[in-house]
Amino acid sequence: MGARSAYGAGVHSPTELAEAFRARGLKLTPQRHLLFRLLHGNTTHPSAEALFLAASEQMPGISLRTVYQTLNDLVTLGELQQIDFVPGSARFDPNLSDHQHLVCDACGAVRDVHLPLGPGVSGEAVADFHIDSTTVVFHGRCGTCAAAD
Amino acid sequence: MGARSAYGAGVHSPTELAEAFRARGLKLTPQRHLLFRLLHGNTTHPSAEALFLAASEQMPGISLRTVYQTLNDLVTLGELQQIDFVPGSARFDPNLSDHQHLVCDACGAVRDVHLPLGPGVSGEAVADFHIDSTTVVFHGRCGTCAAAD
DNA sequence: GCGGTATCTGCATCGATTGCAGATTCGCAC
DNA sequence: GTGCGAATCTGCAATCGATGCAGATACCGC
Repeated sequence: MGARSAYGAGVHSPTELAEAFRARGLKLTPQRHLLFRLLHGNTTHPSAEALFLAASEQMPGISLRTVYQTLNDLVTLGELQQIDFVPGSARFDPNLSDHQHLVCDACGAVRDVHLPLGPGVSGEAVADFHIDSTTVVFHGRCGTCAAAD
Repeated sequence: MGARSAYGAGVHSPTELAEAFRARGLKLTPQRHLLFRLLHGNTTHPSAEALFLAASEQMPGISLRTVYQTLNDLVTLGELQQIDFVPGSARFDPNLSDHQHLVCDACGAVRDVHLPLGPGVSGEAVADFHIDSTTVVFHGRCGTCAAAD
């Protein structure tokens, strides 16, 4: 394992992501470095589009296609979690530790929560099905949207 | 409440759905009746496209647009649950009772499970967020796909 | 410094879903 | 049973997120 960032276990630094890429024979480009930096410590669960906008500020001309490509690569390497349970577009979470999400149905914001969730469901609980992972999502309203009612 | 179907509480019969539509001043058309019947007792969690294909067999010429429209109406009336956590297209679940889902990541099949899920998370567990509902999804492989490995 | 290959970019394409407009039909009144 | 008005249906265009493709470009080991 490489050096740990100030964000705790489960969040890899740009340097660690770069190492992961190099280890797989993938090249390191300025576009990829920029995206690594934009993701590091990012708890907003951005969409590809949002990252593209942020990236464009620092690197005008970067292609949306490149953002999608890099995000997909990171997901494939297991260095990024893809979130598919929010309607609209896919969201991305650089926090790899085991945690759950709060989703505001009003504004679409996603927030992390770490909750101790019982013992989970053992394999025998459901016949003829092999469970790999369990996803828990809390739907509701964030403080801002609840106040706006 | 109208008569209960043989599918248990939480699954409304075509007649009950028709009543719900009439109660809101919505009209009853052959297209809608057909979709009510196709949904009743349907545990396959079909997509709009799948329902459209099934409907087309009994009513050639029915429009995909009408299927989308009717499904949206049912969701709005609270007579149908829309499932957004399977990548690809939206799925629909006529079972309104409290339950969870198994999702096969290989073939996309969705199955119902009824599990007693602890006491749930109380409101205070997360600051500055009002939780309306909790969704639990189990990802893995169904028997068929697990055997195909 | 060179060369081979992975990447980047721009654009076309695709799948799911919705908007729109004209033709049709449901459902209430007479 | 007829008629009427509003809701609905259909077909098609448009939108949106995401991916396929091809030529130009840039990384990186030698």
